[in-house]
Amino acid sequence: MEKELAIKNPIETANVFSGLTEQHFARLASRGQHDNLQPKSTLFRQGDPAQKCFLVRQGRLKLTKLNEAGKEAIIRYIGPAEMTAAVAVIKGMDYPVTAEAVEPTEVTGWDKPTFLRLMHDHPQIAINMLRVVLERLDEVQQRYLELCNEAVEQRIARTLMRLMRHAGSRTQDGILIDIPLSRQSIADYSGTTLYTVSRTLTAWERNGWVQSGRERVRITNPHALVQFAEGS
Amino acid sequence: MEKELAIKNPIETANVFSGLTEQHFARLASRGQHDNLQPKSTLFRQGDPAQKCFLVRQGRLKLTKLNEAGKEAIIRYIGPAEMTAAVAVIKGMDYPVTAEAVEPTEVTGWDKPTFLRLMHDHPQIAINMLRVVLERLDEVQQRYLELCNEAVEQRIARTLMRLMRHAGSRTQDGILIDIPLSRQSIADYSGTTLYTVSRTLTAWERNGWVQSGRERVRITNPHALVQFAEGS
DNA sequence: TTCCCTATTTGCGCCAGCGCAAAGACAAGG
DNA sequence: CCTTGTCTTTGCGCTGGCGCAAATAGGGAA
Repeated sequence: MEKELAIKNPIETANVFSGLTEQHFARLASRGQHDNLQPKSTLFRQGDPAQKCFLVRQGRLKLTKLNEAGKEAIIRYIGPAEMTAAVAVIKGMDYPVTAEAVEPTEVTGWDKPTFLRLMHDHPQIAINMLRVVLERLDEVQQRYLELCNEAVEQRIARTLMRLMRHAGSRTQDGILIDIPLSRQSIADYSGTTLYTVSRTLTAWERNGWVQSGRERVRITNPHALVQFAEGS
Repeated sequence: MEKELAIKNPIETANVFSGLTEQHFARLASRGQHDNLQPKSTLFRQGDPAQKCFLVRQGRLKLTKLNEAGKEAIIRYIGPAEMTAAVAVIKGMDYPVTAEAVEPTEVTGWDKPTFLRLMHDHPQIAINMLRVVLERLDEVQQRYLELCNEAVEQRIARTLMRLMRHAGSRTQDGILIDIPLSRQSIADYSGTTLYTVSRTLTAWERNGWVQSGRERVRITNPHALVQFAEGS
């Protein structure tokens, strides 16, 4: 199996610990607790008191949020070098989302006092976190805007592009989104239903834009998809 | 019997400069430029290079974002003690939104080098900003979730409640949302159309939940509205 | 291989909500 | 007072997309 990373994650280069030396980071990591997660296992649940915040070392977590009716929306996927739940820990609240591993995943967790101590000792961390959070805020606002103003099919196209950028690996025959990705997940991410996603992917497959199988999507014509998402 | 509705802005008590002494703040403010805005005047436009970030001293700004098709979504309203565009300034990008005054508004602006200097001299500012931004992220994510999973009328109800909390003033006959608020604005905020907003408000007026006039909304039965927004 | 479980597809009916268009209401300034 | 421009209401038709239900397909385990 080849692993080529033509598509890299921008956050990876602008992560919470950038600007710290290797030694510093090693010391920070040693203050946390490491953990390995199986696919489909849950790291923490929305509504539980936020004991720890986590850094993903390897693998991928899916962050979802439920409303009162119990319906689910995918907030984002996070990968190596990204953090989650720092929010909740700093504010001393409950976890605002549920985090579930979609592949074997390795994390490091810090509890509240430890993390606050780290931030206090290394103000650079707070500034870095600010930058990261601002990027997320931008992304969510962007998605919010799309959800307001765009048709379902456009939103599905954008979702695929987002996943492509974030978890795409280039193969001979287009760009494969390299995580187990059900129609339901795409729907949760795009704010629609699995039926509509299925119908849309089928249509795009006929156009030759994508190839999709069980929990797999490969984008064979990114350009067409981009154009579709942007214009009309 | 009547429970007191806390109509105060949480961010106002947790603002970017909390934890600094009066003298410190006075010195920071003196480094910035003050400005007075007429209603409907524009402080900055989405897409312009972000020269300065701003603190609202008095009045209220409406932050909106356009998509390629030129349709508008309201991101948020901000009031006294709140900041905007710190994002763009820190990242050295263009303004991600357009800011327009909805009432006579007084702001203080800092340019990039000055603000970076301030953050460097007072790390507390970075930490405070982090908290504020996290709150906004939460709110946007919450709204995103609502937009995904809730019916239009529920979203309108939540929008009114949000505006009520943020800009409500208690009067003899219910809580008045004390900003010029057109049906179109409510629609942009809720992710629907002015027609639907109009029809919905008319229905609620018949129920005695609200009273509305030209660019004014008064909530006469907050409890009913809350219940409607929450449950189903 | 076969069984079983889960994911996916697709036909079909239906309705919430969009948006045009036209009329009505309100505010400000002659 | 009337005029003008903007905001709001409401009738009406239409359609995007939801979601049930049932058939189909993959993939893992034994």
